[in-house]
Amino acid sequence: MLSKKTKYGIKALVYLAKQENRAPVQISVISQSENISRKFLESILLTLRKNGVLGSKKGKGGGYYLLKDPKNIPMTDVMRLLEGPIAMVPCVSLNFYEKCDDCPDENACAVHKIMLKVRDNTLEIFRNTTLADLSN
Amino acid sequence: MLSKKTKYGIKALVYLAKQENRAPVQISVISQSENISRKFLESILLTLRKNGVLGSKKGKGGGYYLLKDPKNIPMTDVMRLLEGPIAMVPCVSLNFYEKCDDCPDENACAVHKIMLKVRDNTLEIFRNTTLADLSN
DNA sequence: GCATTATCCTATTAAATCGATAGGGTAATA
DNA sequence: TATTACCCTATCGATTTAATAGGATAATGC
Repeated sequence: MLSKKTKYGIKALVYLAKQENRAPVQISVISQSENISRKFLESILLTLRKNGVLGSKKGKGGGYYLLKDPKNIPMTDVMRLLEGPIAMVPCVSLNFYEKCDDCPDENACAVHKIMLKVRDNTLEIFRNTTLADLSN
Repeated sequence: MLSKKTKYGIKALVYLAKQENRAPVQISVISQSENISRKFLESILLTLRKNGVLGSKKGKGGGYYLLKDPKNIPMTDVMRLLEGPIAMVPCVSLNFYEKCDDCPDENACAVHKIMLKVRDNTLEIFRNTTLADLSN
């Protein structure tokens, strides 16, 4: 299940991508427009800023803005930042790999086999979908 | 993230599918072989039995066994029984649909758009993968 | 300069879910 | 008729999630 954190993050990013200019947008503007808890959204945007997706400006006329062209922001980046692993099981995760306690042999594991397929497929979609694609 | 419930359930089903005959297998045998908590596995197999995937036999020589040919058990069935919705967001779920509180218009929602793609793709994989495929 | 604005940061919390455990009841078999 | 093994309910600790609170800090415009 997708967390609200990720869901809200994507919505906020799309909102920013739809802005004509790159002028900063206040948290409260996005939060009201997208029906997101202001404080919760605040922490999400902070994460995105700390990881180089967003820039911010303090004081009057401040807010958040995209640092890159939406075309250059693949969903893989967003998902990994906010949601964490894309794979459904740690043992098939590229960026968050973990061995299973129970499995003696990963290659013989049926769960591993099917979830690897799912991950490959999902990954492909997220890789080929950019923020620009979602903003149309 | 895939729950251990589903993970264990798949492993148990594969174990049963690998049996040459359809003789009942005791919970404890599967639990030991697959490194699964006996009691936890018990509740999982019970769910699978109540939903027509497994049959059971009480008393000496009893245990669980598959009711259908592994070829006729698609992973969609297993996933929906144990994990619940296949979609990452309720608003794109076929069997567990729910409207989002925040979204005024589903068709205009970016999250909806991308997650629909992911669901279609994942669903296709689960549909085309049977228990028999995982048991080889 | 100074008041205003809006981000920045830490801590807390209520609720839900997950994984596991406990303990006995019931039915079938040999 | 004793044994075996599934059946059923209840509980519990740990973790995660979503949200909230309260103030510190920095930048802007007048």
